Amino acid sequence: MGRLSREEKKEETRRALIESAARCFARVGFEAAAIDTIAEEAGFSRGAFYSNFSSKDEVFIILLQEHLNAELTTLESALKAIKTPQEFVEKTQHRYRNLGRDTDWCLLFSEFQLYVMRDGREAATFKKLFDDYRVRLGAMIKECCDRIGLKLRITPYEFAVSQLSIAHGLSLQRVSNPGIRQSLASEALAIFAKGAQE
Amino acid sequence: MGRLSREEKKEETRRALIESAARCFARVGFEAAAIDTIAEEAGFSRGAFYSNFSSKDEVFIILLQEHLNAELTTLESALKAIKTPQEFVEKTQHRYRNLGRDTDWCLLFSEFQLYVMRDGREAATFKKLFDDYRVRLGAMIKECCDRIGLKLRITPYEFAVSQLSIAHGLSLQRVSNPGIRQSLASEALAIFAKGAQE
DNA sequence: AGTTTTAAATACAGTTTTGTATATAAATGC
DNA sequence: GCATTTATATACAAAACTGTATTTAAAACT
Repeated sequence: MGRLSREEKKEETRRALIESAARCFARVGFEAAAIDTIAEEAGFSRGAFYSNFSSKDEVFIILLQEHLNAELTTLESALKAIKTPQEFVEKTQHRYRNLGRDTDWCLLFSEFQLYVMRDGREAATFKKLFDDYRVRLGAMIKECCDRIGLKLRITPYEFAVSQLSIAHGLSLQRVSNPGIRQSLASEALAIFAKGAQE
Repeated sequence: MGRLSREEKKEETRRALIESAARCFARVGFEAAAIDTIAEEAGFSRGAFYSNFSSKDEVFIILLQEHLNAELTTLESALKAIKTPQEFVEKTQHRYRNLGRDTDWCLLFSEFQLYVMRDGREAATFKKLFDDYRVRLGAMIKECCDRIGLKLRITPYEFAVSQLSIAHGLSLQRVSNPGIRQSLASEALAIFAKGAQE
């Protein structure tokens, strides 16, 4: 008997496949990533893949969940540290700077929104996940605004949606013009945050 | 001899194909639109398509050019009517409201940015077209700001890029949640325009 | 140890799409 | 009116990928 039980081994390949998928997606995009490639780059065959997942979409959903949760956690602690409306602009800016920096992710995210809208395979799941995320983002922002006594001209949910739009939209544009400075993302977010205050 | 010369007829089918392509793209997206479908919905066969264009990308570029030029023309007249910084916010908002309303186009645009970045077939052409567009947008905005004595905290080019990001990004998000009100686009743009003034 | 179970590999069938090569039929030119 | 050109249609070959069915080999269990 080897060092690892059968179950542990399966979990290990599952993890390897997920991580390989993440790399492939980032490199060539979701739709273009072939299951064969994902499996082979993880050191397995397509058989291993189908034995662990039922489709590429399933893997993406898993990655999506992990990513969104990580983002929420980070943002939560960032918001907790905010004490004044002035800090709100600075910190949100700082927080979303990180979000905007993860270009691969922004692009993937955009791609999957389009994919899901047109194909619809995992559309329902995705919509729910994404909207839960936005709702939770909104709730956090609301809580923070209430605490520090900041009033916004749009709802916290809408504020969150707008911030995401700016971050994702700019990532997309930097694809066709890398000359657009990276720091524009955080500056644009700050401008927006400032403009949104009553 | 028929009513139309051979040349005229060719031009006619060319136009029919372009328009059919526009409809197909809007309906199923650029990549998912099969050349067969485009041709058949125009009442022709794949032969007619390849006799008029060398690839789907070529047709898209044609559509892109037409669309971008139309947008620039509309914006130009909108900007000309602006006399005061206060009007700037209102009118830009109004102008981009139309841009944001054309959801199909926003989605297509986003999709093509991703497509071009990954595949690269017409990448160079696309990048040039799109950046010329942004540059011209920027120039118009600069001219307007100078005229009415408005000072922005970012360059006009960056202002244009940001506005596009908001419009496109929100369209994308409305895909996964149609509950996001349409009017948020123009409101977000106004908030941004306000925040961008020194 | 021998039998059963199962994770993973391999082989296979089917689909979709593209681009080209060939064919057809109508328009043009002599 | 016949030959030529050419716009469009059709037929074909090739590639890429998916999902399933079958096989293999190693664990797990008795």
